Amino acid sequence: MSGTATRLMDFAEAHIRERGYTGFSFRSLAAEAGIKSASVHHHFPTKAKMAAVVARRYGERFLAAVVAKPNESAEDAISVYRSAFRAAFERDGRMCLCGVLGAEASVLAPEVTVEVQSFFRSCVEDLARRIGGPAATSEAFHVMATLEGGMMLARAYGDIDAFDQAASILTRPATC
Amino acid sequence: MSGTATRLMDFAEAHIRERGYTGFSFRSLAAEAGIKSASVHHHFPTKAKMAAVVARRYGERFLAAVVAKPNESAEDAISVYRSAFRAAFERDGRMCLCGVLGAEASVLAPEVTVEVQSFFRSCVEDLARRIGGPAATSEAFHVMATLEGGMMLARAYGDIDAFDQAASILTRPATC
DNA sequence: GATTGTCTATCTATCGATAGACAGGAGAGA
DNA sequence: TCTCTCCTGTCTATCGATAGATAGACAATC
Repeated sequence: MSGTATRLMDFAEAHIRERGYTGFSFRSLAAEAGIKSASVHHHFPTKAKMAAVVARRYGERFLAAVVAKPNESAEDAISVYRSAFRAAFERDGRMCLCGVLGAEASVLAPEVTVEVQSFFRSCVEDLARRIGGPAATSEAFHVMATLEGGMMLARAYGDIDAFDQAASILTRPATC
Repeated sequence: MSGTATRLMDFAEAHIRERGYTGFSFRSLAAEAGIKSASVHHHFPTKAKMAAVVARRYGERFLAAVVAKPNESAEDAISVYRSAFRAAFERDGRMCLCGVLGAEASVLAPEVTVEVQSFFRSCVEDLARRIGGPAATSEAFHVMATLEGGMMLARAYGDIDAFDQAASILTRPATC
């Protein structure tokens, strides 16, 4: 993976998180990297393939960061994920890449959809394992939905407080 | 509001929920309505103004349907919203219009953003009033985030079961 | 006669993608 | 060491398609 390709992926990730799959273009990407759009095709043959590669890298990076933070309780597990998403959102005001792509699911090429589903599956699986108990999977889905939805609300409001309000309830135990 | 304008709004609502704001176009809209794209401009001067009008109508319609269903408990309140979103999703496999637009917030014209924010504000306000208690607003944010995120997950998975798993936890009381 | 709604025609801008040329460096063989 | 060849990365130029938007003509209706 050349330096240019890596930089293009960085820009693509930011663009997709900012404007969605349909709203990101090879031309704006190329302009940001200081090359021509035709040159982007040298590194990534099609827009769909590039989005798939970017989504995969995003997932691997996110999961690696999360796995590096073990938890001691089910509540800790939720905090690990909440903190990870919150930090990414706070850093640049952009929501989860796969959340954006998920909302656009029907316009995605199959190769992109595969990566998005894989990301969510990995998150739910890891979360469920950390949470444990009979309803672990449902709780994992619940946590992921709340965090993704919370980021979406924060984007719509233009205020991270919406995320915090939505996610704060997740700290409260579901059972006594 | 002429019949053609109403039909155009119906198509626009479906298109945005299916492909997002960037992915919907006057041309495809016109083709579906059997007119030319130039004629769409007669009813709605710009794409942004049309999206704003569609978002407003969507919000009014949703709120009216929800308000028509009173609740007897906080848990009922959540069920009212969950059922409303679930029914819309199940009907045509499309997620909430404002959820889609919210994820694309940074590409929206201010007039569209206003309507999207207004929708969420109205929902949170109504939900908080129904739920009651000291943490009503946070709980309302939580419910909205979970439902919107749940629809997004269901879209990504192509399976409404993701929504049901995420939202089922909402039925469990937060306190004992 | 004015309004409403649609049309044709067209503009400028952008999109993803391709073809083909060119430069520069790496490595192989003499 | 010199030369030839291949590969990488970029370029220019262009294609066909699509986008939002506008001007102006026309018919129907009020």
